[in-house]
Amino acid sequence: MVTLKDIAKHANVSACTVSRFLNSDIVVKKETEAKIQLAIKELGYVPNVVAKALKRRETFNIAVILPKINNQYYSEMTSGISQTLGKHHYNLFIYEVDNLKLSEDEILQLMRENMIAGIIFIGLFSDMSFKESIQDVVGWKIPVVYANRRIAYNGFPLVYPDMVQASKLATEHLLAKGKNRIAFVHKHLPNDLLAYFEEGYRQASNNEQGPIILKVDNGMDLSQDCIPMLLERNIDGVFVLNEMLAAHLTKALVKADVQIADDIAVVSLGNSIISQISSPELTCIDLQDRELGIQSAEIILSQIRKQAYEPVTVLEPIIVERNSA
Amino acid sequence: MVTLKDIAKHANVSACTVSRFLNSDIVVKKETEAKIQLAIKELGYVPNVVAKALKRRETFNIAVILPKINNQYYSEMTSGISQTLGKHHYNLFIYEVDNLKLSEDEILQLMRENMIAGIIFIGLFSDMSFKESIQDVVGWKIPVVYANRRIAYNGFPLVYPDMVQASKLATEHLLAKGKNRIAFVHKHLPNDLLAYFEEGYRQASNNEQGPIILKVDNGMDLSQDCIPMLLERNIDGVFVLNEMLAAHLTKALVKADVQIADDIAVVSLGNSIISQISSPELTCIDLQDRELGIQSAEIILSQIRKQAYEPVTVLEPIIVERNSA
DNA sequence: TTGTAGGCGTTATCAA
DNA sequence: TTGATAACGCCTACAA
Repeated sequence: MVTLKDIAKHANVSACTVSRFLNSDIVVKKETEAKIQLAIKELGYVPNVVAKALKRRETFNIAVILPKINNQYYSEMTSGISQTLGKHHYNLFIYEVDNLKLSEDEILQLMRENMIAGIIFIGLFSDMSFKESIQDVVGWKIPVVYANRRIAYNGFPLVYPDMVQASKLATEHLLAKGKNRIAFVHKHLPNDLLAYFEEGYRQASNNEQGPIILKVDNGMDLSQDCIPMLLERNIDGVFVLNEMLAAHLTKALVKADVQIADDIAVVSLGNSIISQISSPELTCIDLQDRELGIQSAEIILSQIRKQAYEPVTVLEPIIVERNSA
Repeated sequence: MVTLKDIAKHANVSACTVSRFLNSDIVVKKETEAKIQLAIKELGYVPNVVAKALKRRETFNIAVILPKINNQYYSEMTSGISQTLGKHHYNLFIYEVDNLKLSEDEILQLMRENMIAGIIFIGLFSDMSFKESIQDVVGWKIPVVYANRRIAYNGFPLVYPDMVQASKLATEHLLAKGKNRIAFVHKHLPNDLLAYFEEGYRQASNNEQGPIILKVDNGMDLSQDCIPMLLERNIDGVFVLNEMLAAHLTKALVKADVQIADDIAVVSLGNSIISQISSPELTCIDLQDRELGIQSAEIILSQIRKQAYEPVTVLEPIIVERNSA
């Protein structure tokens, strides 16, 4: 293996000079510069980032920790992160928690062992703080960003979409289409999150009473259990708080001879391939997954560089009108 | 930062002994073991993997290099890789070529700089060999696996699904459903790949004449240009060589009042969310994406450990019967 | 079973 | 503008 010292010898300079040239820290004489460049080419030198990291006590590695990567939204966010990190020559580690099944402590230890420069958590750890205690007590001030988690600010920067606005957009759209009996359909959504959606509805409708909430339980059959409920209640517009569920519900409605958009309008939450494939294609609220990743990465980089950053970044969703509403 | 030396001092042993204990290389006396464990806990010691890597001249980092991660198939494969690597305590780097836009040389250099233990290429580099020359000349014998690339074996292990078998399964299924006028529909498929599909058709049909091939060009409208062709030719079964295209084609057929399965049966290639969401749900050939990732990772690990491995691994696709055929 | 000493490849601190 | 020297934290002969 060709090392920096070999280059130094071959170019008749000190290792120190070569290092300075490589890091373009301080000015180096043109003449020596040429000698060094020649040596590097002739010997086929490749710098050793590991040795550098040991000495400098920092890596260029960022870890993304998420439940699983084979998921529309997470992989879109991750791609956004990758894009930004790539631009700044940082590397991207992926840790799938569902596969690894490591505890929070073990993950943090892993990050330390590998001298990770920053951690982006995507949609994880519902408890209030990620080992704030450990970070404080042990003095491991490793930069962290929470992406796509709506929790109260607790010292770690947060990046997430504005769910109130998402709900408001959906409701406004349905109202504009003349739909007045609106239901929100969801599946295992925590109450606090649901509250945001209800708030958005109120803001859009000026109706103190919230929307009709329909929770789809696990064993429930959409055609048998859910559609009749919608029909009985004369629902003419639904906002489905999960894209997959929206696709299934739409399918069941079509099967029940309900005219989508005309009889019942459907707006879905999330703009992935799912909404495009459904028939009819789903009008939906785009939560800006990629942008979320990009911003998360930028905040991590700001932290690493000790620059200022927003503690809480709220992304504005946009509505994408297609054929279902 | 607490180092191994600190542990040694605190436990009244030498650094060497601590190192041995940590790597559980050689037996250590129970008594000293206890002392060391205590010291580690008391001081909150975290090993430094970077220093270890420098000394041992090897990391536990595997790189996956792919066009983009926000893609059904690639993210599924990657998740399989992640699963296997996680089990063996290897870390996973992701490099998105579409974002990075690095040349082959630059990627290889990046891998060397970071002392990557192995590289898995997913669906990349159509040319015959990944810098075989460089690997040979410079002596960088870094383990490599090509996943999901059907190229001739050139010294680097290959893992890919059996496309002939995939085509055979699809054709057999269509024939069993009484479909005799079968078309293969594709979009920008290279000729060599197409040849595999034709071969599968022949094997299933005992018909020397291949299937009717319909290529969908970029500007083509399915309803206007494609469906009439199918109808004119009295096609009663199609095998669509791209899942997204299958979804769109199915949608267009439904719109044209063609009875899917009865009038024209549709089999799609690939079993992602797309086939499930389509209506009707698509009968499809599952190419075993996750398994492909798992096997690729295992082969990389075998190479690293200097164990034997299959140079070419061909995965058997399976048919998933749903409602479109 | 344990300890000593040297080095992995790089950079930081001085001094020249 | 450059060089000598000493680390960074760990592992590995070799010796005890």
